[in-house]
Amino acid sequence: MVEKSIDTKTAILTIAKDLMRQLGYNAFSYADIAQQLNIKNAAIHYHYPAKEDLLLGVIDTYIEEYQHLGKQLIAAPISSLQKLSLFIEKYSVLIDQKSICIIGSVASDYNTLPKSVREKVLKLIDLVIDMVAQTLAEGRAKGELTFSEEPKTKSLLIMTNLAAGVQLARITGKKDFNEIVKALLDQIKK
Amino acid sequence: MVEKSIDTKTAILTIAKDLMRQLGYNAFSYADIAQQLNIKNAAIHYHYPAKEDLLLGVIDTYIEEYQHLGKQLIAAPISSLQKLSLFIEKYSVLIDQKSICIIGSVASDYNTLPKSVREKVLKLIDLVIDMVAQTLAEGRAKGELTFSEEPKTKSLLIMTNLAAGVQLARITGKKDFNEIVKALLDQIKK
DNA sequence: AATTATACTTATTAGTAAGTAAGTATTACT
DNA sequence: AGTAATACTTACTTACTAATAAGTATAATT
Repeated sequence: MVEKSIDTKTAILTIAKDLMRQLGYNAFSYADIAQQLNIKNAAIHYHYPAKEDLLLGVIDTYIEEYQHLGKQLIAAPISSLQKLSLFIEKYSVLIDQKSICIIGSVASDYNTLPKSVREKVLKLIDLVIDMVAQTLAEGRAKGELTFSEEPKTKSLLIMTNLAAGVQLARITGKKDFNEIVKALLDQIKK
Repeated sequence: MVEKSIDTKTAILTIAKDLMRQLGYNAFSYADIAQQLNIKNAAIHYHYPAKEDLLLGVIDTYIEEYQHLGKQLIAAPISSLQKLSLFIEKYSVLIDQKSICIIGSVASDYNTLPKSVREKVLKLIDLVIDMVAQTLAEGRAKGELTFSEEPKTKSLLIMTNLAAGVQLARITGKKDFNEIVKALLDQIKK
């Protein structure tokens, strides 16, 4: 059953991704995944020997996803504001899933994570911050966006608004997140 | 030994506060606290029967702290910008302790927390957001600060910058946090 | 002086965590 | 046809986890 095993491996990763964002690294277990897939704990260990490997796999999918998105955005025939809105929408969706973003999840558990994971997370964060910074720089160059800070600084400001925004929304509701998004779009629009 | 027991109870709370911000709710154990205080696990259960009670105690100290700070700020003969800087400094200090803010910590673990804690956290968040919003409104009224958003919205923007800023700093270093703080002070200064 | 409350320790329990070793069925390779 | 690799399951271990019950020493109360 070679084919089924490949499905299982990606299915494990998909569920691990959700659990990471919903519960965090220390709050989900192999049993949670096994239950959802109707397999045994040990089957997960076959594909991902240690929990560390599982988390590395999860981070890898995000790195690939954002590398892909970055390339798509460069070529896309849409305004910089639309590109940014696309990115923001990714965060908005999380709230309905009672999830936070993977970076926030990893940051909260950071002191309990193995070194290998920490290094890979750094790579992911740089990737995302640079992608937003580039979109901002491009938008300002084209006269579509306006802001006084350096693109990377503005990227940090927006990223922290979004990351903590979804965390806050978990507790106080989506209204606060929507307010944040509206305000930051108003800031750079024009 | 009545006196010593009171010390123990507050000492437990102090260590629990640190562990919450450093590791999160699910990553620290009664054993971690017992070890640091040279007492037994069961001694902690004597003062805080369940982990839920311990977390409720931690949140309570923050509610008291911020209620106290709020009253102090109203009477303080300093500028609104200085009041805000005082608040920001509280976040800056966390980074050197490899900690994140309690709200971010609780938000990340939110889906695993008992209902009683969730309700108390909501109270804490409202308290902090309102405090910052009031300081902002007062500052603008006095002509010390400038911003175009509603005070509460601007409070949300600044709070999310700070909360996610310390989380980011944990991974990428304090430089990013300092950049965020500089940028948001530049925005409202004047 | 006797009783009771406080603040613990010792000892234990039931449950859950990650991880492993060995066995099994299926598929691919030679 | 025989061997080896793949993808598991079964069964188990070790190491915690929060939580509890029962015992003990000290201090406060009556």
